[in-house]
Amino acid sequence: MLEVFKKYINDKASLPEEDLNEILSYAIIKKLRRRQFLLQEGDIWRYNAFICSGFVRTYSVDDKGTEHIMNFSPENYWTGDRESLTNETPSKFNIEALENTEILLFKKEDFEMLCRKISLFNNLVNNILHKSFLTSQSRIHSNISLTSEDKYNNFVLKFPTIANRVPQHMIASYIGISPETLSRIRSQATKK
Amino acid sequence: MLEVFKKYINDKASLPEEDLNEILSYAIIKKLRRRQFLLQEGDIWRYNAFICSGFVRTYSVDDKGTEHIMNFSPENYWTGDRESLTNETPSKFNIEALENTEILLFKKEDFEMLCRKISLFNNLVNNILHKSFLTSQSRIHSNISLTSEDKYNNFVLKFPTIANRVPQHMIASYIGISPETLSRIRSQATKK
DNA sequence: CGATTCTTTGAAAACAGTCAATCTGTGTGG
DNA sequence: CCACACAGATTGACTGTTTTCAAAGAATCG
Repeated sequence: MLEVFKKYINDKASLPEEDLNEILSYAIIKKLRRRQFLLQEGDIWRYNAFICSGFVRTYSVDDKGTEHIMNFSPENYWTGDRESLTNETPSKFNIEALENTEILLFKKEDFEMLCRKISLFNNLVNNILHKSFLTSQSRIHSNISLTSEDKYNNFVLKFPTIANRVPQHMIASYIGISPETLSRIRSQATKK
Repeated sequence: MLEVFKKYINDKASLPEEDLNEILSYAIIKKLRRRQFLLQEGDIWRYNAFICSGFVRTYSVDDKGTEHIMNFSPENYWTGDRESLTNETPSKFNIEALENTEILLFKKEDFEMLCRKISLFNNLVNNILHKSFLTSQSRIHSNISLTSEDKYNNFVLKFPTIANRVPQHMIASYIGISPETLSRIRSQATKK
């Protein structure tokens, strides 16, 4: 399980073994079974979380009870609520395991200390942030400029493995349309 | 004009005067009149750009000729196309001055060198990235979860100064609805 | 197998987009 | 200073898309 994280880091940067081990010494191992929660609405999120295996979703629930999926995080991705972490405010989101999931948690203070101490790690972390930002921008662009059908096609194109791993109504929620609409879009599309 | 930048940096970090001056020594001053472009679709974006005064918008144009506004950047904000800058690929976006605008440009290489050399500056830059990320996330959340009316109200609430500075049809474009729909939403709302 | 979750389908209503015309306000040049 | 041009906003009529609610059909899991 720690091996997954080691491999991930080694693929991204050439960190000295001892730095890697120091980082790992702060990792808290957390295992979730399907449908368990890593974070629940109203709680303050205090970690950086790396998914070693499994699959997690981040979503909010509005006052009508409708869920809105902000993110899917499979193995080798990070998850959490940056806003709650930064401002130490109650989270608006829930993070739920969609499969049995193994996670490494790093406490905020430990993580910041490691960033300050190990500058290669700091760079790596900022690179991830940079990539996440590009991903959000691209999602915003598709939100404001595409038709529902194109939003769906674009999602499948960009995240084929996720598209195969989650129920269709969750894709609908992620792209911001109702499950019925997505079902109809798909049945229309196959008629061609 | 350089004063604006100095003030901005001093508000965010306590950089030694000499570091600040070194940074400034790489700044390229650019002035745009209203309707002039900082970047045009198809060109590769090679800078980091700080707006000292004025106001700029980033938008794409789809195949129907409809514009989609990705961003508004007033004074004391950064602008550019991170994707084009990072990957050195032609930009999908246009950046146009909505008012006469004064900008400081930093070449990619210079900027990266300054980040490497001046670690406080690096931290500052990463903080800005972090904030931009939070802003995007919040925009995505409103894109996928709000009604058109609430998207508009939310925009005005979050960016009151921008809402007062741009024509209404640009707000419509930013939130992803047609100008006519926004007009109708507003007239409905005042009837209460 | 039975229970639950997921997907599909139908019909009606709400919502949003399109196109074209008109109205409003602003600023520029004669 | 006025008239005109221009950009922006509004409105109407129409069309198309999406949501909603309800019910039924498939698929999956324990």
